[in-house]
Amino acid sequence: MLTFCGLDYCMMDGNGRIRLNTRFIDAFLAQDNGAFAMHCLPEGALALYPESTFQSIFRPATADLSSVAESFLARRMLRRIGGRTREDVLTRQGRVTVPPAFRDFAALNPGSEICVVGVEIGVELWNIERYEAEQKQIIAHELERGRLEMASDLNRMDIKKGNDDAF
Amino acid sequence: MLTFCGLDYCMMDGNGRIRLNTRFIDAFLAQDNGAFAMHCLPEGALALYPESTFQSIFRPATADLSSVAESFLARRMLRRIGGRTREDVLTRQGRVTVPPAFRDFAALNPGSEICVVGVEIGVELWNIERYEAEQKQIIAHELERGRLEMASDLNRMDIKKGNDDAF
DNA sequence: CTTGAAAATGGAAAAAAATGGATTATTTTG
DNA sequence: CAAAATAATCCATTTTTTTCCATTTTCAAG
Repeated sequence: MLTFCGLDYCMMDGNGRIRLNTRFIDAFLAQDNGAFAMHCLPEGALALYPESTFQSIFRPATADLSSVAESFLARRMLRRIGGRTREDVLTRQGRVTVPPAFRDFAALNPGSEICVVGVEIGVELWNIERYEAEQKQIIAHELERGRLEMASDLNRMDIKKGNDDAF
Repeated sequence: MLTFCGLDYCMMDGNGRIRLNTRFIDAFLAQDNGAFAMHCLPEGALALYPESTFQSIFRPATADLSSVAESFLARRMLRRIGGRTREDVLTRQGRVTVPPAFRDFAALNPGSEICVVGVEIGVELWNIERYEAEQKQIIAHELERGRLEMASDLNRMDIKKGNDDAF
């Protein structure tokens, strides 16, 4: 079942808030009573996952704390998750406030339109131009993949022919 | 659950003080009644850990006193931790004063904006430019990882061809 | 010691921002 | 076309943030 799916545009109000559409609100309420984690993705967008989904995705990767004192890597790990994630709960009206630092990160400007993309396990908030660029990359990748697949198919014929020649 | 999470900007006043946001204040108060250790990280930022967290992370390293007499390394360890750490308690208004030597260390200039980064077990105070550089490094690493992953996906198509060759 | 200047501290008032609700506008549905 | 549902805007209230000021402390010079 596709819990979070579809794509829609919505307005971010002057205070950096958005209101999710009813399908998404219901999905969040159904899973963790509206508790979710907002996480900055390296792609430059914000992911919203239900609390429990976030835990199962990101928790196993947590470094063990004994190394924090002497390990750059361990600290960076904590920084990566902690500094780029916030937990919150949907308001009664299904609104989500994006904190200023995260707005900057994802280029989500108050008073402008943004993209809300269903990604099966949650939703992503995108700056529209960025989403279009991302979309283009996805398509380019698919096309390249298809091209290679066809080439590989032809190649198989060649090899079969080679084998036939041998007998 | 992420105790210390999120990223925000705040002003350091003319006397080198900052006021933490309410979430962080509550987290510090909850853990050790606001007692914390401020420690200079080699990354060039200041870490604020609740008293007890600091103890459990940094004490074990120097707990072995028997080695102090003859160990250069052990003494250097003590010096490193001791000289770069100060313990303090949040004021009633949730303010933290950064001592001048530590301000210099972390390039936190009185009267300017700084970053407060939640790192799960505590918070870090960063000079904004430094944090952006750090952030960029983390993101660049992740993006490169993503790029390789996508390339490997395309490569799989090529490998199919390679397998065919084998037969 | 005593005194004066500078810095640090704590508190409070003013300004700014965030929050939640309700109203209005828009879209969808029957 | 009307009713319902959804989305966006506005506004009052609360909370947070910042600035300012009075008091205390520290340090140095007389």
